[in-house]
Amino acid sequence: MTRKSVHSIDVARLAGVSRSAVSRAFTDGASISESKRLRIFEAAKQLGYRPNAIARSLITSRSNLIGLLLADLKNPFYSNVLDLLCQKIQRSGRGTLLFSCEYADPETMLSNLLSYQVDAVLMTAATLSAGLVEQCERFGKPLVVINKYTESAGISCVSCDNVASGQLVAGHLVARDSRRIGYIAGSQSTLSSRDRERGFIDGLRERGRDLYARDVGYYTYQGGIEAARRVLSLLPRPDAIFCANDAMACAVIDVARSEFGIRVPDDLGVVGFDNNPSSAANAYDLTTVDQNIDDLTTAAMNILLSELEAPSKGARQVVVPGRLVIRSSSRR
Amino acid sequence: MTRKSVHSIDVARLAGVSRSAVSRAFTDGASISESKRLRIFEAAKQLGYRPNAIARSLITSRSNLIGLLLADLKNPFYSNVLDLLCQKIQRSGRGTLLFSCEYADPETMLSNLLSYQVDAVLMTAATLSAGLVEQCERFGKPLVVINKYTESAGISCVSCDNVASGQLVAGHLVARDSRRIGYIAGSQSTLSSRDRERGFIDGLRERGRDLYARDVGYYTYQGGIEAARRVLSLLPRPDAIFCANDAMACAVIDVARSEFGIRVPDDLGVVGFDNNPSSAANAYDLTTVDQNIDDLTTAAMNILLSELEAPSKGARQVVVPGRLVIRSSSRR
DNA sequence: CTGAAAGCGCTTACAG
DNA sequence: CTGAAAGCGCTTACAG
Repeated sequence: MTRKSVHSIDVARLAGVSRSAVSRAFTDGASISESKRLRIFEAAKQLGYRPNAIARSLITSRSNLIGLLLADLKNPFYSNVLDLLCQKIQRSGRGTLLFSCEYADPETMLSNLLSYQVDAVLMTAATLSAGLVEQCERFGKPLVVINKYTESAGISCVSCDNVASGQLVAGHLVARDSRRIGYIAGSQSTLSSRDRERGFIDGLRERGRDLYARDVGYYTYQGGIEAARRVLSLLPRPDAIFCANDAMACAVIDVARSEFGIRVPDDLGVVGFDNNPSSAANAYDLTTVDQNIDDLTTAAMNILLSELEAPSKGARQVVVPGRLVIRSSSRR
Repeated sequence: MTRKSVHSIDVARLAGVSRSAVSRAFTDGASISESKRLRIFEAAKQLGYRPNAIARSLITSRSNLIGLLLADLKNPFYSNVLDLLCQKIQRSGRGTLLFSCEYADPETMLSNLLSYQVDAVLMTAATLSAGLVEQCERFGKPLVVINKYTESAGISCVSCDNVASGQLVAGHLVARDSRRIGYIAGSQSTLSSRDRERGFIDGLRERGRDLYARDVGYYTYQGGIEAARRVLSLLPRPDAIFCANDAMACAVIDVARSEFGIRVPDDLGVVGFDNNPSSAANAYDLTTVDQNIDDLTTAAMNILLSELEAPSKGARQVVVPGRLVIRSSSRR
C-alpha cells in the first residue's frame, strides 16, 4: 500500500527529459522551453509529483521556512498575531515552523528552529537574552522581535507605540473629567507595561493631574480581579482606571459591578489595552487601545523579507501607533 | 561576519574522530564509546555545532516534523487546541509545521506540508475532502482529524462527544424546569453543531419536552446577536437557550439584557459550548460544556505516535466526553 | 566500537 | 535551451 514515492527521475522518464529539466520546470526563472515545461507539468500531475522541499533546502541552503518563537497563545493578542503572521508567511510562499516557549527554554527552542535551517526568526515570546541574539547572529539569520524589546541591542523590532498610547488614554480620561485616576500594570518586568505607564503618567502630568492609585495584575483576568479589589477599596474611590490589557480591564468592571456595586461608566471609567474581540461585547463594551496587529505583523514581515533579499542592512525599529477606541466603559 | 557554518567534519577534526563518530554521538542508541561521545560533545559545544536537521531528514526519511492544518485561530477554541498540540509535539521531540487554511485552499496547504516530508498530519480545519485523505494515503502519512469528522471515511479522528453533551444540557435545562427551550446552531454544515442539536433534542424528548425555537448563529458573536434578536422576539418568550458555542451564548446574554431587559438567569437560562476562558468572567458566568481540550489533544497525539511506530493499524476513532460546567447563567 | 564509502533527492555551474 | 556530473550535510550498512 505504501507505494514507493515518486521522484524527479520518474517524471523525467515519463516526459522523456533529464532530471535537470524537471528541476528547472519547477524553478521560477530557470531557462527551459515553455513546451517542455508543460510536458513536464503534465507528467508530474499524472504521477502526483512535487519536489521534495527537504532535498531542495539542502542544496539551495534556503528552506523557505520562517521560524516562530511564541508563547502565551491563550492570550488572544498573541493568537491573533500568530494567525496573521502565519497567513502572511504563507502568502510570501513560505512555511511556518512553530515552537512555543511555554514551559520550554527559549534558547533550546531557537536552537531547534535553527537546526531546521529556517531562513529567519520571528519572536514575541521570552525576553531577548544575549544568547538568543548571539545564536541568530552566528547562523547569520535575521531576527525580528514583536512587542518584546530591550532598550539595548541592535535588534530589529516592531512594537506598538506604548508611550504615545498611554498618553492618548491620559488625554481621554482627563477630558472626561476623571479626578482620581488609577493604573493597573501588567507586570513590572515587561517594557510594554512600563512604557504604557510612563506615557500615561506623563500625559496626566501634562494636564496637571497625578496618578491616584497603582497596582499590578500580571496581565491576567484573575490578577486583575485581585488588583481591582485592592484599588477599589481605597477611599475616596478612584473614578477611572486604565489597565495594561483588556483582560484586567474586564476584571475591573466585573469586580466594580458585582462586588462594589459601582456603576460603569457612571461612577468609574475603565480603559483597557489590546482591543480583544471579546472586549467589544455589550457586557463590557470596553474603551481600549487597538494595537493594529495587522500593521504590526506587516511591518515585521517587511523587515524580514527585505533582510532576506539584502542581508545585514542593520537593525530596524518600527513603532506602530496605537488607536484609541472609545466605547461606553469610559463615556460620561 | 556571516561566518562559515560548522559541520560534522569540523567537529570530527577537532575531536580527532571520523564524521561517522560525530553522527553517532548525536544519535540515540548508536554504538559509540562513552568517552568518545563526551569528547565529541565537548568539541561540538566549543564550535556551536548541531546536526543539520534538513540533511538528517533527507537521509533518514523522517523529518520529525508534524504538519498542522488549522483555521479560525481567532476562535479561542482553536488557538487553545493549537497551543496544546504544539507543546505536546515539542515534548515528543518533534517540531510543528503550521499552515492555515484561512483564505487558502486546504488541499494546496496539505501539499505544502507533504512537500516538507512531515511525518504525520493533524487537522482541525476544513471539512475532510476525498482529496485530502487520498493525498495523505498516497504519501503514506498518518492523518488525524480533530473535531471535524465526516460520517464516512476510515480516518482517525478525535472529537468531543457532541451528542452526549447535548443530552447533558437538555437534562440540566429540564431539571431547572425550563419550559420553552431554544437552540442556536453553529452552522448547518458542521457535524459538530448538528450532533449537539441531535443530542439536545433527543434529551428533551426523553424528558417529554420539545424544542420551542431554533435559529442559526454561525458560531460568531455577531451571528449570535442576530439570532438572539429573532428568538427573543417570539411570544411567549423562550425561558432557556442552548447555543452551539460560547461566543453565541454571550451574545444571547448581551441581547437579552441590553435590548429586551430580560434578566439572566431569572427569566432566561443560557448555556454555551466550549468553556472559553472568557466565558467564566463574572459578567457572563456562563454555564457551558467543556470539551476537555487537553484530553482531546492527548488522544490525537497518542494515535499519531502509535501510528508512527507501527503504521497501518487502521483508523481509530476516539470520543472524549464533554463536561457540563454549571455557572450562574442557568441557575434558578 | 570504528571509519571509508555510498547514497538521500534535489539544484546548478559547466560545457555544449 | 539542454544534459551529465558534482555536491548539499548528513546517516548507515559494511567490513574490520
